[in-house]
Amino acid sequence: MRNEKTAASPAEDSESKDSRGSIQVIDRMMSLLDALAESNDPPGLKQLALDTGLHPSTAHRILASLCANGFVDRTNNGAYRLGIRLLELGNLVKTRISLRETAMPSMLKLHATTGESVNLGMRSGDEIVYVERTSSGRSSVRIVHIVGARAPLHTTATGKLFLADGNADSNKAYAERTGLPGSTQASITTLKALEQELERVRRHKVAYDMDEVEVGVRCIAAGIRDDAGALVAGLSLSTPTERFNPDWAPLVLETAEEISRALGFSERLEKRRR
Amino acid sequence: MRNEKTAASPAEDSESKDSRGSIQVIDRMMSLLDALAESNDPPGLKQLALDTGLHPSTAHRILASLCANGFVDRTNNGAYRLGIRLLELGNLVKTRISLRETAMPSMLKLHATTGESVNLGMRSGDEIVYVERTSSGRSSVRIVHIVGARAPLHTTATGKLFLADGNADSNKAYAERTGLPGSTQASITTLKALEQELERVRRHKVAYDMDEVEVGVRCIAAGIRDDAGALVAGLSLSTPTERFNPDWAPLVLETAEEISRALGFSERLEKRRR
DNA sequence: TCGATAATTTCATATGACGCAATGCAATCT
DNA sequence: AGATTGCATTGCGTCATATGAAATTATCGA
Repeated sequence: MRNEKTAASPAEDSESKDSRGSIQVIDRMMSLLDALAESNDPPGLKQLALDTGLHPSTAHRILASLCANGFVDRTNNGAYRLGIRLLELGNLVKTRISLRETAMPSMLKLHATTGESVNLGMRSGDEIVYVERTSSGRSSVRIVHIVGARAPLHTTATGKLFLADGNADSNKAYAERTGLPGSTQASITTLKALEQELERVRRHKVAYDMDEVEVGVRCIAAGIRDDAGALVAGLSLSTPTERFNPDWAPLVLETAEEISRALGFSERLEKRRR
Repeated sequence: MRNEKTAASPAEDSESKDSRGSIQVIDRMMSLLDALAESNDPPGLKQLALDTGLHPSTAHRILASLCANGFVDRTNNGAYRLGIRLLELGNLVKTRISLRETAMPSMLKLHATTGESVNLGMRSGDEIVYVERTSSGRSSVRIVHIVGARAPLHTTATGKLFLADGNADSNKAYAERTGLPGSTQASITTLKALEQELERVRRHKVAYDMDEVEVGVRCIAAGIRDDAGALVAGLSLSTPTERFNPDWAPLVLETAEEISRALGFSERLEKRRR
């Protein structure tokens, strides 16, 4: 139920914006852009005014300003939609986004709460390359993963994320290409077992390495996606086996998602991409 | 005639925005975003206020609003830069951009002024595929290019654009792969001649087909680039040889650039991409 | 430690954004 | 066709609100 303007009580029920310090016009503009972002087909002025709770006159004037600046387009029907200036500025933002720098703050946070080593790995051919790592001086345990180190996809937690992102064909090809070499007793070395494992990964959105790379080291990893929705890296928490704690999985996942968002990944957009 | 003091036109100097109808706050916001977009490294408040001519206090409040909405980020130094919300919205815009639909208005305009057939071609492997065409009923001449038709790269104007976009190696490979078959006397059939021609294309940003596909038909083509700067299509004007007029080349180029801009291509960003 | 510069907050004020209402403008119905 | 409805647009008086100067606080160099 959409309420008409009822004496314009300052604190409206819907979407209470914290008007403290923020400029009203800009907040209103933002709500219009939000409404445009959410609607799947170009809405008219009336619809937008309804969605945002703004007076049609106000909405019209703000939209006119946005149109004049290319933030909003009008279809030949007169309906409104987001304009290309946004694409332009968005691409500008993209050029300055660096995965490592973006990920670092979140990685440090995760490291601080867990006390364990946190790694950032990217796929390079049939291997994972570790490109960043939070090291704490007090960590007494030797960690296998150092920056620049490489490891196979099918034995590492991060690597499994990338395999899980592929399809059965590409994984079969990977298996044939590499022969699925194992480095410990726990390593997965058959295609069948690998596919089962990957299905688990897809379901939980989290991958594990249970002493599969090196005995005594376990990992929990979650995927990081960029603004285009592509899997660009894996965030992994690696611990000595005796301190391994599966309860950290949600935290790892959450942190990975936080980094994804910082890279411009958007759940909302992802759904629309299909 | 509102201003009486005609001694020295006071408000004409810097970037006269047409404040008619546009909301001031939004215009100021836009000038801040513009300033952010142009500066290569994150400026502070003072610098931004200077660049935009805004009062520091005003700039600060607007920027605070933009930060609250993710349009602007602050570095750990406190400097300002464009925020990821712009990436998000930009990607949203991207999903709705269709090359054909975007190109049509400009193509029709070009067709209207020239009276000649206008084609939109994309590369598909080693061929050009024509995906759109403006047809005028009164056009009495048979045009070879119909929608869906295919033609080799090295004989068509649009195809040359794509080849010119590649490097010597890829072109050599193309030549070896295809053997550079010719369809008329005018067709280029040697790698050396092709490279010379491509160099001309690179210089002029316009490619020609002088009876090279079919005797009696000539084309002028210019490239269309998307927001990522990639060459995605070629716009070509095709005429019977007797009506061929090289003076149309600038118009074709201009139209192609217009379409590129509509796709989100930005000269400014392009320079920064290096 | 103290200056100096920049960032932020405060506050009275007039600017300019607001909402109402009247006018266009088109499409649908009778 | 004329009437009617629904939406977009435009003037205009009013007052909320964004503004700019100044004061306060943070930040940085020496």
